[in-house]
Formats: sequence, C-alpha cells, structure tokens
Amino acid sequence: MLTKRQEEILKLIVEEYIKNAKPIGSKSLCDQLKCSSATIRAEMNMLEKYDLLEKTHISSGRIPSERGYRYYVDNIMQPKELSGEDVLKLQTIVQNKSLVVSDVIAQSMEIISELTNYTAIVLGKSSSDNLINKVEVVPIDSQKLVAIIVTDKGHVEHKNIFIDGLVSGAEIKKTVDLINKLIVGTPIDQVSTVLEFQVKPIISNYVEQHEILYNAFYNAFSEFTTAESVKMSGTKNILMQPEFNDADKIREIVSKFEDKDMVKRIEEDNQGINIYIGSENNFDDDVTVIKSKYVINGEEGTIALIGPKRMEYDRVITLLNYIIDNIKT
Amino acid sequence: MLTKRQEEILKLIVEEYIKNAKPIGSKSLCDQLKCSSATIRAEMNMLEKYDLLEKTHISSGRIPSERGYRYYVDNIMQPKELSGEDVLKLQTIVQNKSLVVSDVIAQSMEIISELTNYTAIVLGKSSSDNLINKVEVVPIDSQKLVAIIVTDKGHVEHKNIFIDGLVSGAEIKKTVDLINKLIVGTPIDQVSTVLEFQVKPIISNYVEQHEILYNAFYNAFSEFTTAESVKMSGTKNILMQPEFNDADKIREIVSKFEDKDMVKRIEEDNQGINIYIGSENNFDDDVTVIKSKYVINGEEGTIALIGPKRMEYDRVITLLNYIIDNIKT
DNA sequence: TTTTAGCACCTAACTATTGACAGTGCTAAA
DNA sequence: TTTAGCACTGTCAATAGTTAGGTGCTAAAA
Repeated sequence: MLTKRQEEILKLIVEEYIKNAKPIGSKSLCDQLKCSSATIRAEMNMLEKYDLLEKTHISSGRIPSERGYRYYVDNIMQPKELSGEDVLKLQTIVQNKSLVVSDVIAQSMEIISELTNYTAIVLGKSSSDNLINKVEVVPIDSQKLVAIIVTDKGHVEHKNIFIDGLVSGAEIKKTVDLINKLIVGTPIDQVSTVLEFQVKPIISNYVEQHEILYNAFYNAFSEFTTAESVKMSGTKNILMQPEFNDADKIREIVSKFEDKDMVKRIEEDNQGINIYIGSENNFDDDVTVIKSKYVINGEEGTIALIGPKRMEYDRVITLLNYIIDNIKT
Repeated sequence: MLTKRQEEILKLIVEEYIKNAKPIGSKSLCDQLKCSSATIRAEMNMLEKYDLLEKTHISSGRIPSERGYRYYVDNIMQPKELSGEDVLKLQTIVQNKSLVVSDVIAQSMEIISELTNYTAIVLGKSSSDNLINKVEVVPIDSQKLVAIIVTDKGHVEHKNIFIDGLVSGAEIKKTVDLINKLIVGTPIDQVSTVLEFQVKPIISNYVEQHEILYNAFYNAFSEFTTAESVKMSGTKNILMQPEFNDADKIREIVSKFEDKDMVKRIEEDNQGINIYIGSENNFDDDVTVIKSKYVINGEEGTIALIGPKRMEYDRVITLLNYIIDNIKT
C-alpha cells in the first residue's frame, strides 16, 4: 500500500513526464512537496522497489514504469473536464444530422486525433444488426454486373460480378428478382446461408443457366459479410513524439500501420474504455492503445487511439467517452 | 559533348550507385576501363565540371548529380527486358477478367510496388466518359436516403441525403423517377448541370415539396463529380531506402504521404512515361517521381512510382509500360 | 523515528584529439 | 595521353576529459 505522499510523488512524476518526456529529478519536486530532495529521493527509491518508477540510467531522474502508468490510471487519475475548445470542435460533427453514424464516428475520431496528436483508428464491422434493405444489380456489359447491397442502416457495398459464360439479360433479371424476394430483411452476415438454403434449392425452377448464375452471385455475396473497414487518421502524429526519435522505430511503426492485419488486432471485445499500456497491448510495446467497442444503432466496431505510453490518459478518456455517449441516433 | 569513355564512366557510376548507394572511387573502375585510377580521376573531374557527378565531401568518391541521372535517363539508359518473374506476377492481375479496369490498375501497381520496393500511387479520376447508367435511391428513415449512382463503366458511388423537413415517400419517389428519366446517359461531370437546367425547371409541376427535395439532391449529386480516388501502396518501401536513414526525413515523407493535397500534386497531364528527378518534381527534392497519365476505356487517372533518385529507371519504365500497354479492355 | 545536509559517485552529452582509411588533385615522367 | 607518386583532405571510430544533473548513503538534526 502506498502512502499519501508516495501517491502524490507518483502522480507528479507521471503528469510531469506526460508533459515533457524528460526524467524527473528529486530536486524539482521539493517545492510542491515542501520537503528536501533527500526525502523525496528516499520515497522515489521505495516507488522504484515497488516497480512503479524506473531510471533511464543509474544516476538519472525517474520516469514511470508500465506498472506506474497502470497504477496512475487505476488509482490516481481523476476524470478531466472537457475544455470548451475541445467540445466545440466535436459538437459540430456529432450534431450534424446529415451524417450517418459511421461517418460521425470517423470524423469525430479525426478531430480527436488532431486535438490530441495521437493516431486514431476506427475499425468498422458490418453488424449482424444490419439487415438487407435492397439488392440492386446493374449490368455493365455482357459478362459484367455490379451488385449493390444497401442495408437498413444505410450501409452501401458493391461488388463486381463476372459471369463466366453467355447468359441473357432476362435470366439475370429473373435471378436478381428471386434473390431480392428472398433476401430482403436478412442480417448481412447470413446472406450466404440464405443463398445456399433458400435460393439454391429453387433457382433451377426459374432460371435457365442457374448454375453459372448461382455461383457468380454466391461468390460475390459471400464476401459482403467479411468486409471490415479500417480508417486511420493522424498516422504521422505518433511518429512526431520524441520517444520515437529513431529512424528504425519509425519505420517499424509505419510498417505496422500499413499492415492491415496488424491494425485489425486493435479490435476490442469489451464495452467501455479500455487501456492497454505498452506490453499490455498486442500492437507495439512502446505505445499505449486506448480503445472501446461501440454498438450504436446497429453500427458496430472499435474506436482506438494510439499514442506514446506517456499519453494524456485523463483527457483521452474524456474525449472518447464524449463520443460514445453523444452519438446515439 | 561527352566522349565515349566519359559516358562509360557515368554509366558505370550511375548503375553502381543505384545498386549500392555508396560513393564510387576511381580505383574501383580500373578493371572495367582498363586504365589507371589517375586517368579515371581526371575524367571524373571533367564530369564533375559538367555537373554530372558530385562528391559528398572533398575527398570522397563520386555520386551522380541530378543532371547526371537526367543525362543517364535521356542518353545512356537502354530499355530493359522484363524478367520472367516480373511478367508472371503482373499477368495474373492483368488477365483477370472479373476485375474492372480501375481494380486491375490498382492491383498491378500494388504488385509493382512490391517488385521494386518503391511506393506506388494511383490517382483515379471519374472521367467525363463515364455516363450515368442508373440512379437508385433507398430510404433509410424518414429523413435519410442513400443515393447510389452507377456509371456505364461500372463505377459505383453513393451519398447520404438528409431531407431537412417532412416529406412523404411518394414525393421522394416521384423526384427520383424524374431525375432518373432525365439523367441517365449524362456524363458524370455534367450531372449538376442537368439537375439545374432540366430537372429544376419542371420539378415543381410534379412534386409538392420540390424546393426541399431539389436542394437535397442537388447538394448530394454535385459532389459526385469531384470525387477523386487516391490509392497508395508500399508507403513504407521508400522509407526503407538507405538515403532516408534519418528520423526527420522519414517524418517529412510520411507527412507528405498523409496529406492528400500533396499526393494529388503527383497528377500527370502528359501521355507516356514521365520522369521527374529530385527538384524536377513538386513532391520532394530527395525523390524521383515517375508517372504516367492513363486513359483506358473511359477510366482516366495517373499512375506513379515514388522512389529514391537512384531509382532503377530502366526496370521501372519497362514495368509501367507493361501495364499501360496491356490493360485495354 | 523522520528529515535533512553533505559527500562520494554515476552517466549522458559534449568537446577535443588522434590514427587509420579511402579517396582526391596535381605534377613530372613515361 | 597516360601513369606513378605524393601531399592533402574529410569521415569514421576510438579515446579521453569536462560538465551538468542526477543518485545513494550516512551521520547529524529535528
């Protein structure tokens, strides 16, 4: 158990380090704690024993360890009031009624990325709550079609279909009508099931070249469900942080950002704001990932901010909460 | 005018430097030129006077200057045969019939980016050759619609429409039918003209709340034409080059890549493969941009590769030419 | 028992200094 | 015209010295 004073010292060190990214020496805390540097050094020593502080070298000032940040986040940090400026910028997005939910989220995260100078990520997932509202097929030429699916939440996805053989327009239209009749109202992740168990058994009764057509549509539609969107903004921001002042480290992070599989590992399962400091996250040991799943009115996905471990935790949490709380259509 | 031997020396230096990014000393060329290092030094001295070679410091070996690369590209370089491996990888994309032209280009450039380790950019522009094939509007709720435009070339774009007022579904449908009747076959960049001069004058005859509806659709559709796509692949590749072994330079380039306005400056007006070495391009003085406009079957845009100034010019030109020549639907 | 002053000690970061190395330009001879 | 020889130059890496900002420990003070 930490004493009051130890907590106070930890708090001061974490907050100072978040501001300046420079190790904090004992002398600089004398004023605020009204005691000598020797006393503070003794306390720092204890905090280092508890693995809450670290030194960069044997005679350097202290910086928070991962556990130190964790303790700060769990026990010391106070929720922060949003500054008027921050609210103002977010409000204009959040209250813009002509945007669909997914755009509100994407644009809000862009703003937050600018406000905080961290990197924002939005992982969108077509929720199973999205029901097919309409399927439209537009012929391009004799062998190519464009299939468009619109969901009840306003999602639009399209896919090119290549018909491997000669099929008349009338046959295609019959197929589309059949699919439309059976598929409207289906959750987007069950489209291929409906195709297989409802469309397939009866398509041969109505359509001549049913095999070619069924296969073409099945291939196209089976991929709708897996479509996940990844939107990033401010990728450069985190690279500007002084802790990444190294060509190879920057390259490493840029590579990870470019690797969509790596970015998708950010995906979050738990509700609420979750914080993964350094090795706690599965993206990069030198960053903190703070993220939240959202399920808003049928939209589902993850919003995340990636910053240095010395992130402005209180501010970021408040900003993310503002979004989660205020985007409800 | 350069002598045969001077050209030979320039050629060797450029090609060697492209391979290894290390300054070339006079001694290393003795074998290939069958003369002493002193002779070569004298020639190098001439080439430096002509501003074709540079030294990194007073007693270093030589590297090509921008003019040196330019001379090499214009006068020395020989077109390169495509290696079997390169062709193989590109063929599978180029010959994939189920892809629309824009996807073939995007995917080919991805491959080229991997093959060369440079950064590939595809700037797509909805060409005025794209004609509206179909306009579809799907209602989401009482105030939101999704409008979808499909062109005859298979482009799909969608836009959310927010109706600022209470309008019945029947009125909306009347509007859409009217628009559809008048707009099909219109070049995509003239949609707003058609709306203004053909739809606006008569919409009041058919639709009750014509002002609200006209404005909503006009706002949505006027933005279709400006939609330009920017696709990049292998952004990290160029950062891996040894000449960018500096945190700040990497940050600068990443920032430029993230700035879409900056990337759009890559856009090319001229036909054919064009090469902009260092300060010749308007993106970054330390890179070479090699690019070409393409107009293929109604698709229009720019493909570009960004690499270090010591780019494998011959190989890149051949690769880009392969794409331009082989993608014709 | 807690706090403090004082001191020995530590490391990073900066500044020279040095020698080896790889290259140059110039000159005089081939 | 070419070449060998030589003086010269900048980079790089290793080494040493200095300073600044910090520490831990101890013995005395509160």
